[in-house]
Amino acid sequence: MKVNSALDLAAAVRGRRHDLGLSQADLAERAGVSRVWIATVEAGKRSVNFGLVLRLLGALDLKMDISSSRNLSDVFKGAKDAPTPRNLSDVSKGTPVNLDSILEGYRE
Amino acid sequence: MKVNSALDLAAAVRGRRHDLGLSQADLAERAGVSRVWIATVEAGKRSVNFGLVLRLLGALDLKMDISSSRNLSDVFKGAKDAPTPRNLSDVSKGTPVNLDSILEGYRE
DNA sequence: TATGATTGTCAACGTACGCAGACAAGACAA
DNA sequence: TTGTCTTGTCTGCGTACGTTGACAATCATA
Repeated sequence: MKVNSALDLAAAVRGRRHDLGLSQADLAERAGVSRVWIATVEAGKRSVNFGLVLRLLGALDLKMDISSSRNLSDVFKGAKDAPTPRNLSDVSKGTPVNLDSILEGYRE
Repeated sequence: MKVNSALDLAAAVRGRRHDLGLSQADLAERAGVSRVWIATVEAGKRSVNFGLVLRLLGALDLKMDISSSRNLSDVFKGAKDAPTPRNLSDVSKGTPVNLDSILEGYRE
């Protein structure tokens, strides 16, 4: 999930926390932060501590990636003039992809 | 690039800034922050403002993603017992991949 | 040499972050 | 109903963040 704003972070955190069946208090203890701070993050406050966000993501088994903001179209180098596919059904079988670009997102 | 710590953020920022040929002062003006703060981020300080980090990444044409911290091995569902490939040369041609999992990282 | 650009670092200052503790509202089950 | 759990929000408080302005060290170039 792309994070353009603090609201995106909020959605990712709350969604993942619900998936794990955790309360704000549970997550706060896991991550070593206060429950109020969790509520603050989930409310979309922008000026929160970046280091604490990393700890929070770790407690949620989420990872943060930073990469060049290129388009998905870079991955499908074979279909030059085709519109950027957004759904799997838009991609025909056998379409060549740039595997290097894909692997980059998975490196430790 | 996976961001596990503030030092990873520092490396991503400095590397990208150098690629763009920008000075700290240039980048500070672009992102609307102080030059001292840029230097602080590039020094790997953890407790920096998350919202300002997002603005900084925007000024560097970088994007932040948050996703489940799954292994690369999930992508290669066809090679069950094979070790998780780390280099493109480790992946044999024709290996089936989980395209849904790949596309997820590119959604807006 | 001199000059300019870049970067690390410091001091001072206003602001607000994150904390503990508390309270109320809502949901749900016994 | 009562009790428990969850969440949003408020207080006060100590701390440190981010800013401006400045200085020195380094490097490259004229």
